[in-house]
Amino acid sequence: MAVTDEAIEKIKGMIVSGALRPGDRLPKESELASELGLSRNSLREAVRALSLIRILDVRQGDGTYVTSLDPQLLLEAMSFVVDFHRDDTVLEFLAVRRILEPAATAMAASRISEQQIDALSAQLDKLGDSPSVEELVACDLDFHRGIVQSSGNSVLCSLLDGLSGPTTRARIWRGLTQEDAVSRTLHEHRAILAALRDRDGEAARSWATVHIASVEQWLRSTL
Amino acid sequence: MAVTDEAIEKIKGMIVSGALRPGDRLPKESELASELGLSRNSLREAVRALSLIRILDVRQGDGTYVTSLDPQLLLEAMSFVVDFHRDDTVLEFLAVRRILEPAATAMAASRISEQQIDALSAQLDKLGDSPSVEELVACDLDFHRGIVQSSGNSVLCSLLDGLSGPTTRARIWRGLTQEDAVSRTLHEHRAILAALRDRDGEAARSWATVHIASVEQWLRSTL
DNA sequence: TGCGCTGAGACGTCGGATGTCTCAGCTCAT
DNA sequence: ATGAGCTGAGACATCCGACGTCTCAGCGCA
Repeated sequence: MAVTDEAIEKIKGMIVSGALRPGDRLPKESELASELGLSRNSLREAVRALSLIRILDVRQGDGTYVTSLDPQLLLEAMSFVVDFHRDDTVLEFLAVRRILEPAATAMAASRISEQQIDALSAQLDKLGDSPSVEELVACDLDFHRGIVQSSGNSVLCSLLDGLSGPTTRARIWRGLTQEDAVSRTLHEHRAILAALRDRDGEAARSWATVHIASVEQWLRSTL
Repeated sequence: MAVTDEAIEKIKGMIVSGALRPGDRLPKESELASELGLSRNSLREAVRALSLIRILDVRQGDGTYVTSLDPQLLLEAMSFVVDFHRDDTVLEFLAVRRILEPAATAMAASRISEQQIDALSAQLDKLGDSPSVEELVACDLDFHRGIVQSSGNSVLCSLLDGLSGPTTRARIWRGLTQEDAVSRTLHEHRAILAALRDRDGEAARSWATVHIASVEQWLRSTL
């Protein structure tokens, strides 16, 4: 195994074993390099790799730190990975979302606060009659994220956030310019909110399923 | 933005745009470095980072290639990330698995072949009366993976594989030494197989839910 | 007391040298 | 003619040392 890979494993080991805790600062590059028995260049490759997946946080002029290791932060790296997938696997990602999102929405029904529902509702109202694609994407993302956050499961939340990555979603919306599709989507969003307001988990689950399925159906007919 | 980060983005862009396709070979390090306008050392950091998440495959003495970009391969990187999570988030991961696995099992009910069911059944029989922890973990992993693969959704499969990463699962089994827990788990496995053999998706879903929930319950009482 | 400067410390980037590995193509004995 | 084995070119692996840039704490001045 290459020295860089060894270094990655060793640093991982230090974190998993608890020798390094979230927020801790690593020894400076030159010291850590000699501790692990490799050159600074090779160590930097290891640190850079761990930094890409949000395990380490490198601050120039300051030092290198272990991140908070929050699920939210770590799974954020997943959206980077999702971006690489080609169109032919988008449907599979959507199928997974179709499983997770209704469940998350149902969970949110018993936990979401009135204020949050009001806020989400207000945001929908704010969207004009002919919003731009960028506005639609941002609104859609916020809407679903807002609800899923109320599921109380941060892993679930991050996972869905990654699955519905900006690229994928933008790609979907880009072709979704038909007027009726937009209005239907907004209508479904309102229906989900209404179910949440009624604390009706099953209705919320069903509307979420319908919502995702309609996108899925449209996408399947287009591809 | 650092030159290395720029390089990561540029390479990502080349792949996402289709300029580089799966299996393609990248220009040699020195050439690519000058193309992107940075030193070979810095480029190597970018390549190493993309290699960690299985976007690139570096072969010493040969060259650097774009991987197949299969969902299976890319989400494999997730298990690396999952390993970093501490015990307090294991329950959240399990909750997500509780959503996905029953759905995947139900999907498998209509697609799994008789041979696969027989193979899984034989594997359960092969497990003796007092298997070691290693055997239990391996068997449990194989069992669930075998079923989920039959769901026909490779993203779902990889996701579950990552969620039930070796570390997490081993950690759970390690404390699960009570005799009755082991026998109950095996009983549940057989029940799932029976439901699959009957092509009864709803029964399979329910047994899978019960199965995960029992682990969840045990874990909750222990933590 | 507070602003701004300044220097030490740490990461960022670079170029070059050398080691190691892979693969293709050649040599040569069969 | 064919196959094993050798060999050299090419490409990644690793290291060293130097210099640039950034951050932060501490000092000095208004």
